[in-house]
Amino acid sequence: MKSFPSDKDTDNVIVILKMLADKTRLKIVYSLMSGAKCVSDIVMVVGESQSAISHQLATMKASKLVKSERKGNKIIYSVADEHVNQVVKLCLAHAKEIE
Amino acid sequence: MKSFPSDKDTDNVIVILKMLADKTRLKIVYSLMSGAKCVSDIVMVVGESQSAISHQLATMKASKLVKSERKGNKIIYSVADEHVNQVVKLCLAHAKEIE
DNA sequence: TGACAATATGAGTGAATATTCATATACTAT
DNA sequence: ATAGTATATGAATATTCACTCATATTGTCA
Repeated sequence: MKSFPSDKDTDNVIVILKMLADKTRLKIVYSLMSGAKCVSDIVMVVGESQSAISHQLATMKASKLVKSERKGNKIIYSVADEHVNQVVKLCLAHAKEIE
Repeated sequence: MKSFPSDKDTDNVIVILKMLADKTRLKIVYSLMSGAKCVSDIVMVVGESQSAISHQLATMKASKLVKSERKGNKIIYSVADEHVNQVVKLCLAHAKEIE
């Protein structure tokens, strides 16, 4: 890296990393990597309270990690950017390397 | 993602993400991406106190993000795993995408 | 319209953690 | 040995933030 990224880019990098660096949010991303899901399904898979999941989805949406779409009674969430999946996969590779 | 990663892998993923999700530590990684550096050089480039940098280097080393090697009077730090660089680069790509 | 289901949200609390300040340790050179 | 330079570290403080609890909102269906 010859020159430092701009402050703005650095701040955005930190946003995505902070979002992924939490067990609840990371599990939410896990659950969405196999396809879009409504909130109650995410709640079931992740195993946290509805309120906790909803709060986290709100912050993740504000940070553009996920996007949502209403479908009748339910709100369907999905990963907003393929980079998010790639970051998670890379980190998993790292995780296995440091055994 | 068909099945969730193990708790152990998940915890390790969170470790690396947490380490990178901080401005001081991210700048330390930036500074090391162009090559190994001693602490005082990192201090200069990053622009935080010697104590703050040293504390962070200690946690980063404990988390295996960086490694160190004594060279006479100085301690030379370097990135411990190419995955770390790749994660940073991917996140930068994401950062530019969400503009 | 009323009851129910799905989701969101505000306030409050407790836990995690980044920095500072002061000081300790380790090495070099005279 | 002593002075000076480089790095590490313990304690204390301040801030961030994830969760809970209670409640609000929005939509469905009878």
